[in-house]
Amino acid sequence: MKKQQTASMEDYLEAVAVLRSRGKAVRVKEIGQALGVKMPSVTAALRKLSEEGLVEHERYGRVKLTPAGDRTARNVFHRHEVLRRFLTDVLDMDPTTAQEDACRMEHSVSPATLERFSKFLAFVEACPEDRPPWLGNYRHYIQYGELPQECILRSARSRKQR
Amino acid sequence: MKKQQTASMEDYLEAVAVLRSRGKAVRVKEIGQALGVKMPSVTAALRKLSEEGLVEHERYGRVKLTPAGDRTARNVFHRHEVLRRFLTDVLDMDPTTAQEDACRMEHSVSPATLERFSKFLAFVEACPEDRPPWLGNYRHYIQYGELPQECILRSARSRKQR
DNA sequence: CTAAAATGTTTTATGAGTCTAACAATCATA
DNA sequence: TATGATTGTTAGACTCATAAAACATTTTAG
Repeated sequence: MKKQQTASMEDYLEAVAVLRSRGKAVRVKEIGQALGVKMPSVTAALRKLSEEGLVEHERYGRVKLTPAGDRTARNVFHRHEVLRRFLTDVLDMDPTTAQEDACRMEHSVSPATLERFSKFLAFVEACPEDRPPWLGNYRHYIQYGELPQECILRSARSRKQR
Repeated sequence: MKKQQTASMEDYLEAVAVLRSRGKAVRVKEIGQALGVKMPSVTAALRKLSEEGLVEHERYGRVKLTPAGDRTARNVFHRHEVLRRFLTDVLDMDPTTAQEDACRMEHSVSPATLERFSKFLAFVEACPEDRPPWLGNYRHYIQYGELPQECILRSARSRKQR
């Protein structure tokens, strides 16, 4: 049922969601600025997304996501955030590069791989970095969906220490 | 001087290099099969790459990379391999998905980020996974370009043990 | 309230990448 | 070596994404 979107259309949906979440009324010009494209490109994209039932856009008016559009946008944003945080928190990239790379990578990573990035991140955050069987524990977590016993104890301990 | 290539043109160059490395004479049909496109698309791509001095392709003949084309192809392939190995060796993805994802990610990862993926991989391989200050050591490696003393000793030791 | 500024849309064009259909060259073998 | 099979090319069309220019609407300030 849900037609799969192109990278470009996903970017438009994500931009609308992000602008929306910043409180402002979403306008064609702002979307264009956010994505580095001119207004006619935005109008064209909104027309297409509108036909697909992902946005509501009355001529000269404001832009809104439909429930379906919002689901897609959240999904894209989630991919973006997992990748951005992996780049900053694990690879220790600078925030600007991480943001830009995540913006491109979010369209080229399969769901299965995204899931792994996400789990890696969760693992890093749950298991302090001086834990001994590091990568082995990560593999355990991937395979069984549960953190190894030691990591759980560890996390509890460090939380108490504060 | 070097014109920056599109994802698509990079794929063609990479495909030529890979087919070449498998020993066979490189033909239009094989390139098409490798990339999942029809022959006319290959011909068009080769014409363009030819004009840019990256491949040599005489009508109805074989395809060869020029030195410049070979450099570009190697670069793309290197990106591909770093990402593929990261996906398999670190995230523990299955080889098929890793291959496919690397194929798309290789066009969306900046040089700076690729460098980090590469270093992460090298670090994982040099420092056995039960090393204590895991991520901390990785950060040290990134920052100073050298493996921490402990990792070096560790690697030497495990090599001897065999 | 009206004129100028800002914003948005339509029209038309471009470029990249792909495909199908029709044509051309090469090759392989009977 | 002639001919059918294979491989390659050209021509023409399509999609997707974009932008410039011209036009339309809305907002804002005097």
